[in-house]
Amino acid sequence: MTTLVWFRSDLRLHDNPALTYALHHHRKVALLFIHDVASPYPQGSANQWWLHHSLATLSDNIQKKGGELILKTGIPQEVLWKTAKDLGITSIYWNRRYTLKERDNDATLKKSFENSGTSVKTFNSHLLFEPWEVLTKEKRPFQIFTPFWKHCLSLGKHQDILPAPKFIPSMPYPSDPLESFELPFQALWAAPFLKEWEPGELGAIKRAQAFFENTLCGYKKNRDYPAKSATSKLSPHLHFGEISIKQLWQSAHYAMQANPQFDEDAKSFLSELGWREFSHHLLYHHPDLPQKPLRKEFNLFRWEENTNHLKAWQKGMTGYPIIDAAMRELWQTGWMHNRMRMIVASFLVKDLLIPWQEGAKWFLDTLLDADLANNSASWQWVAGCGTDAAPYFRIFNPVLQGEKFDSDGEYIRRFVPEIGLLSNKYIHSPWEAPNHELRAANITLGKTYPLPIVDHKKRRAEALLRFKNLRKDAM
DNA sequence: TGAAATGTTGGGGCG
DNA sequence: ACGCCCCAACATTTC
Repeated sequence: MTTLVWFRSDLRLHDNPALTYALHHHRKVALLFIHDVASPYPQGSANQWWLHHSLATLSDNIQKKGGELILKTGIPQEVLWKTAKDLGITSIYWNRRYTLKERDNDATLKKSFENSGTSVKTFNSHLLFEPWEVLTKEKRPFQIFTPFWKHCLSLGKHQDILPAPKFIPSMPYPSDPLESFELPFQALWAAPFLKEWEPGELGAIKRAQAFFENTLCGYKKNRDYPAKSATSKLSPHLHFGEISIKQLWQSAHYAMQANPQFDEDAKSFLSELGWREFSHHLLYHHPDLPQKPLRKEFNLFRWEENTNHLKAWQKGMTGYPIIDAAMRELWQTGWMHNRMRMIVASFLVKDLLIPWQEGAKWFLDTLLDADLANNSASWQWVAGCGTDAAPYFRIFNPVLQGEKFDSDGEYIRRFVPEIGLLSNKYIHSPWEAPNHELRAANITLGKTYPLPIVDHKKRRAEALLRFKNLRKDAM
């Protein structure tokens, strides 16, 4: 009578329903993680780096409690069957995943195990609400965020958070060394990451505590300024399930109750959790969200193919300081401030007229928090082709956004040091600086820092024209 | 979770 | 004192 718990994107011991259920009902419990070499959703490089460290800490934590994490490489169903056979498994538990292919695979697995007499139970660890539970009066999925989130808030689930187990039994079984996964944990590009990030459950809990203690106060206002460290930075931890989303929901509600002064800030944070929830529900109901625009008329859009522009955007060499600072922040730290994501995305889609899928691809590869649901939904939002999306005419002006949200240029100077000596007046638009100031700042435009690769005013007009034609064609 | 274009108002300079 | 013009400053509309 041995039980198997299959870890996936729930790399934590606290509030882990599959794990807790297994330990509560069985004495012999084996814990397994499978490195899925043929995953239908291959992970980006930054994600892989994080996964390595997250697994290392999870494995340590399990050992400290007496057990061990079995690591295996292969195709999940094959590894599961073999492990189940070897260990004489009579029940398997896992926490649910929500993409179409994973659901299909899980359903097939569940059926075949059940047919062979193995009991299978699945749990929700990743979302506040199941996608099939949040529906309109007509029993249809919500299309628009605000009514979606209002509905979620009215459901107001407050279930108890499951404490981490005190003891985990040992269940010896040959495990692959973590290094055999060949995740790029020692990659040069990742060298600076450990300064900013602590992958794993403990790092996640510390980050959450620090957020509620120090950052929640003023969150609503401060979160827009990229030079401040005023966001939660919980996204990678959430992606890998190192912190419980229900825990965060509860903490935010406690903060509100404890201090009415935090009401607006906590609500603002909760609504960010709401966007995550909404994105996951969207992906559940629209499996081709990562590839295809939800608004079908966008299939006709006339995009540009310009490798040079795409590369300039990726490397932070567009000549627009706020764009370049943000893209370099992403490359150097594996993360980008939320408002900056909107600005650079708007620039790619509406100034460079490059397909949003290209941007989505780059983000999936470089973001430590890369998440198929959040990423796809957000890019569709910016491109204007989502169900609830920014209207096509909402085009960010990179200079104005810089002046508004990085008025003293602190963020730009941090990531684009070669123009750091410019005065605040020209830090957002170096091409407008008089020659003597450029000389004094050691800048030769086109040489030490690029001239703008496109003229925002012209490209804005061009984008509006194309989007307007699109509407006309669609009618 | 925009920005530009266009419209309106009101104070001050000036003949 | 009056009308006229200019143009911020703000409001509204449009993309």
